[in-house]
Amino acid sequence: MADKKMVEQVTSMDEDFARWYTDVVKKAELIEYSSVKGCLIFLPAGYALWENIQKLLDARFKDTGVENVYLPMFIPEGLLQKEKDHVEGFAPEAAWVTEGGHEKLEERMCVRPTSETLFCDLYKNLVHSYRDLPRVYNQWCSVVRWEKTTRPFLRSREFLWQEGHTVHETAEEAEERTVQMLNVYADFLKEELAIPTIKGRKTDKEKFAGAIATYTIEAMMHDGKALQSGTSHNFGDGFAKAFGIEYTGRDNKQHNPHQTSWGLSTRLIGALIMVHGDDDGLVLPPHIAPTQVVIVPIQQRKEGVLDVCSRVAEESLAGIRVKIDDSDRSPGFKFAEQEMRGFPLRIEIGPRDIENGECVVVRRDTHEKQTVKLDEVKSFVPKLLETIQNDMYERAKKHLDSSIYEATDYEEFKKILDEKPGFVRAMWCGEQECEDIIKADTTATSRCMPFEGSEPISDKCICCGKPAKHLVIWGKAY
RNA sequence: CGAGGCGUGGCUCAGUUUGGUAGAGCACCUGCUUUGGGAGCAGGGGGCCGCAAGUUCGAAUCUUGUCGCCUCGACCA
Repeated sequence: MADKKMVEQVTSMDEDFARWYTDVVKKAELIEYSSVKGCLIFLPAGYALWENIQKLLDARFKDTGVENVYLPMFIPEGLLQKEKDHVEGFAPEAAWVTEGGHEKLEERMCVRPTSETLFCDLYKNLVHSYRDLPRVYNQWCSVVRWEKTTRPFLRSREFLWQEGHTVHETAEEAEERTVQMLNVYADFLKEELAIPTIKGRKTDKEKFAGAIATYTIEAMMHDGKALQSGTSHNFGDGFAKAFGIEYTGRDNKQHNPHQTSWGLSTRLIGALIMVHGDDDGLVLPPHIAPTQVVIVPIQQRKEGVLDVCSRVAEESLAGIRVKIDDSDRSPGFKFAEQEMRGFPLRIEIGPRDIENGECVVVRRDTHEKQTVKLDEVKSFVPKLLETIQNDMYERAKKHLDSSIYEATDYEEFKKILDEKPGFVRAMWCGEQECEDIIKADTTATSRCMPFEGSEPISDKCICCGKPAKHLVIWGKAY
């Protein structure tokens, strides 16, 4: 018996976090490897997560005036070349189409790694007057980046995302939108995914190719590593100048508009897994879980059992995403499988319960079991789902807060990064050279200069000892 | 792209040293009995041993080439 269980159980987190991750991804049936290297197949359970992310995030976008569009997936080389930093940033991982049918193309085309250039080309045609501004467009699509090493959800050669691209009359408006969308992301992660993040600005080394400023939300995985979970960029008027986007202003003079872009990808599913998961598998926050409650009938062939189950599902749990598992597996098997899949709540209903007018409700996040009267399920379950959602956030927040350290001495800084999983707050002079040295010494990178809690903790750079300019959060990243 | 490791039914692997016509557990299918933490019994199906060339009477096993995957680094959402 014990042996049998061993075969199917996932590697424990503490033993090997990376393997635990791939085990969960596979066993929860989120993805399947495809015969295309570095590209994944999203199975129903995995795709449903993305659909829910899309649905909830898209609604938040629309609340801020975002409109969805769709642009081509091919970018002619000439168009890509227009912004120097941008091309240099993406050239190493571009995939090219060089032939159409049997004929070689006059100009090869890149499969979009991101669509700044196409949006600029579009805005050049759409924007002529200050009255044409702002434009606040977003596209849901997939992009391709020819990555050398890939990991499910975290890094694949093709991935799904959304990319928002906006044009504004003034620099202030662009900055405002950049910050606004970062906040949309942070709130979305907090309220729907129960993932706390740190908001901040990227250093020049880490910022987006072609941006004047990149803002980020950084999340911490269970193993203390960082995952950049969403970014928002302010482009200033650099792209507009490179692409010749001009409008006639209120002053009857020609101006370049100011632009932003912001994106969030399926990598977020990786964050969900690594923030909330445990040794029994996936743990999904109720808001995003495709199935929120699963009902397990006990002795389901006994008359009346399945009837009560359907009644609970249809009447007591109307409006909740609920499933009855009436497959002919043993209850124990179902329990284990559903835990692997991360369903937030399980309700067990058997003859014994029916006789007592009760059922057993089990939380996925804490494994806590409680007996609930059948006629109270209707009010009890929605409340419990909210409790789980909140508890999951609080647990993740506690983990984040308790895994952030401070250092004012370089030896101590290196020691913490070497010995403790998590982030380190330390001062920085502003020179990329110090970032490079720190990376070489510790493999950690600057995650961001946080918006909150940025008060200096020393006046010297942690690395070179010269006058410090910024407080930086450092950490090892995915 | 550098350094290591690995390719044998769906999965985890044994068999490779010493060539002799492919095996286990789990999963799957059928039937009966079961059902409150991965059920039991009986029967059954499934493998060009990653691919290609070579050596040989004979290759999962030896040789060469090739493709792919995993882990760790460098690069990146």
